[in-house]
Amino acid sequence: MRIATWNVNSIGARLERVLAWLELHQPDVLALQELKCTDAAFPLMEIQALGYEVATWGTGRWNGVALLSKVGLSDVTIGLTDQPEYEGALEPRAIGATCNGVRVWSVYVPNGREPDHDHYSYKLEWFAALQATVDAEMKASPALPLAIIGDFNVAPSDDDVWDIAKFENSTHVTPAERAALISLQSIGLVDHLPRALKGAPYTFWDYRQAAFGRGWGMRIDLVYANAPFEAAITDCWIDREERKGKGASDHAPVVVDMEASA
DNA sequence: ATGGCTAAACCTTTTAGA
Repeated sequence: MRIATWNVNSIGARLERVLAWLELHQPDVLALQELKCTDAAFPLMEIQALGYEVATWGTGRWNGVALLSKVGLSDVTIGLTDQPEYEGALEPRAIGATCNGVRVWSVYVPNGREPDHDHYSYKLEWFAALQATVDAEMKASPALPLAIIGDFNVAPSDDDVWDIAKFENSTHVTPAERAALISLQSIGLVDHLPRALKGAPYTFWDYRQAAFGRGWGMRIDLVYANAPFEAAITDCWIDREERKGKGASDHAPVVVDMEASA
């Protein structure tokens, strides 16, 4: 079974690449982030034509998450329990479903913008809601393989950015953000490190300043797995190739290969 | 061999991304 996550930075702009990637790598489950479209505008027919069931939560210009599966898609959960709002709106940043006996959450954690910004405190509150939601699920079904996959918008360690000196007074590397990840680990989740096919294990390279060509990347798209999920993993890798060329997302897919489950 | 932003909407500027 192959499960992948990919922040596509607009499913509309990325559709041809996504379809080609699905055909090439044949994931059983794909978690998407930053759809940047409404549920009604999601290219459902094109994805279904490749054999996938689809669950989406998108409200328009910003955010948006989805789960695609060709091994079943049940118990779909839209959003987190007691998910915090931002400026009065419940943003589409988390969707969960059970696929072939595996619980998968596709998440797009708030960016935070600046450490003293309201968006930053929102980010930390959002992490707390994510943890509470998943903790309750794991307590209800301890043997069920579960993983949170997606764009966490936090680099877990200094080694997960190309130059930590460039991140003074910026989000993604602050102690409080990293503490949110450590807290997720405290409830039984493991940050499963992907194998870097080439170079550093980054998953994001900014569009600006030719960041990709310079190797200015970050590992912020993460796989947080519980023990049953972790035990089934046989490989985990970053498809850096997908970041290349015209029309790429600024994030690369992260792929998890695992033993087939029930 | 990878390339100096990109995308969507409030659309000729603004907002957000990280």
